[in-house]
Amino acid sequence: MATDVRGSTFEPKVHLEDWKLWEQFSAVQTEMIVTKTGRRMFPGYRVKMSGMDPNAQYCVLMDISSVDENRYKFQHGEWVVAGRGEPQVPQRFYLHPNSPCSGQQWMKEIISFHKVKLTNSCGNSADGKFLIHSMHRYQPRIHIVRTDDVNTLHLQPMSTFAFPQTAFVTVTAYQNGQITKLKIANNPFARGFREDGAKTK
Amino acid sequence: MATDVRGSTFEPKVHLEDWKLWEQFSAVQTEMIVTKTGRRMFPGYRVKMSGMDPNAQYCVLMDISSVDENRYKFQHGEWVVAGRGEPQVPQRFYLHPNSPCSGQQWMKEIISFHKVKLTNSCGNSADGKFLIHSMHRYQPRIHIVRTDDVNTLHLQPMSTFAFPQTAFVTVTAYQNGQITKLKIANNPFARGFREDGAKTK
DNA sequence: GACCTTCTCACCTACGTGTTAAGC
DNA sequence: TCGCTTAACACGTAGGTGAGAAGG
Repeated sequence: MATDVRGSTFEPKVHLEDWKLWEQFSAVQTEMIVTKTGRRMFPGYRVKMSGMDPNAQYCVLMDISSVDENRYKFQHGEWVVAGRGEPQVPQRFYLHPNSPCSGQQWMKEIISFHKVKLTNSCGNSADGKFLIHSMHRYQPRIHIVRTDDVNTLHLQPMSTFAFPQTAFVTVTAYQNGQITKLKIANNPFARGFREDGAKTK
Repeated sequence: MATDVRGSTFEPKVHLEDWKLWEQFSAVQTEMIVTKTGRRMFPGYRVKMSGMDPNAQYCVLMDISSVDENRYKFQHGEWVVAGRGEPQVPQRFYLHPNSPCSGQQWMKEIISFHKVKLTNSCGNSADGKFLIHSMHRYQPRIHIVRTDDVNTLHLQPMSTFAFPQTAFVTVTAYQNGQITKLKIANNPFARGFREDGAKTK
């Protein structure tokens, strides 16, 4: 916990945006498509900050960590363990492009990671792409580092936040029809597949 | 000029991309549209770096400076001075989003400012938008600062580069028909106005 | 009227969707 | 056959063009 010059303390907190949507997906076990070229997550990962020192500099990072060491399969309408998964490799961090930036700035606006992509091809890894395995469970995480020095980030203490309702199983094609329905109903880019003429954004 | 630990010297140089295209426009006096919401420049401003210290950190900036204090008009097929222009205000710098970054990284790829926009409305100024007056001459410039500290940029020595063939007159509607033809012939977004079925990108 | 600005429009690029069929 | 992956596709969103009409 950091202390400013006057002695009062700051404890950064992270608030998940669109949590109602995330919970709708989570209730039927969220699936995320992974492709060679990279696929966005939906819902998009967006958060709000509070409790930061307005005058201090922070870096905000994201990563996607393995939930366990299992491989999964979708059988008889549910996800079950299907043997040992791929070895967990420490995931590279994605540094939010606004970093470094003052606490005041971070707290002012929604911090979006919606451009992040999931890929299953080493060759196509680039900034903003997470290399992960299909049929595995993952958990996105947010990290906050109180520093203005991007180069020594790895040496600094880090606060980590994770929201259980954002965990997901990776797939190359949707397994659960309910997930497909939720994606089509809520993702504007999938509007072409809606049966009704819903105009809701 | 900077010196590294072994005593050898580095002198960053900037190379303009698409210079042939820029010169085609320049030959008939380049015009750039300026709008309330902001309009991109075409050709896009792109450069390559060389001569940097691969291991040093640099920031790269862009600005758009007034060429003179005149207002211009297009008369009898050419641009002529039409009285005193608006007072020159020091232009805000646009910090390239990759900043700060190592010389090695900067030199590896083309550095693009194609998303920069020109606006004539104060209200709509935002990051990546330059507020400038219509019917004035301007000159884009590149600045290189050897530092990894974005916060003290203004205190550091700066190397400035400008390419005369990228100077332009601002307009709210094209004045010279030859400019319109060149824009339509070369800008992919204007392909709808090409008479032939040219597929050239 | 002459000159400049603003707005709406059709038409394009670029790319995010799930679908489907083919591949392994 | 079965399970999973890939690539081409139609159909969206999002936004960059100059044209042309309207406004000042």
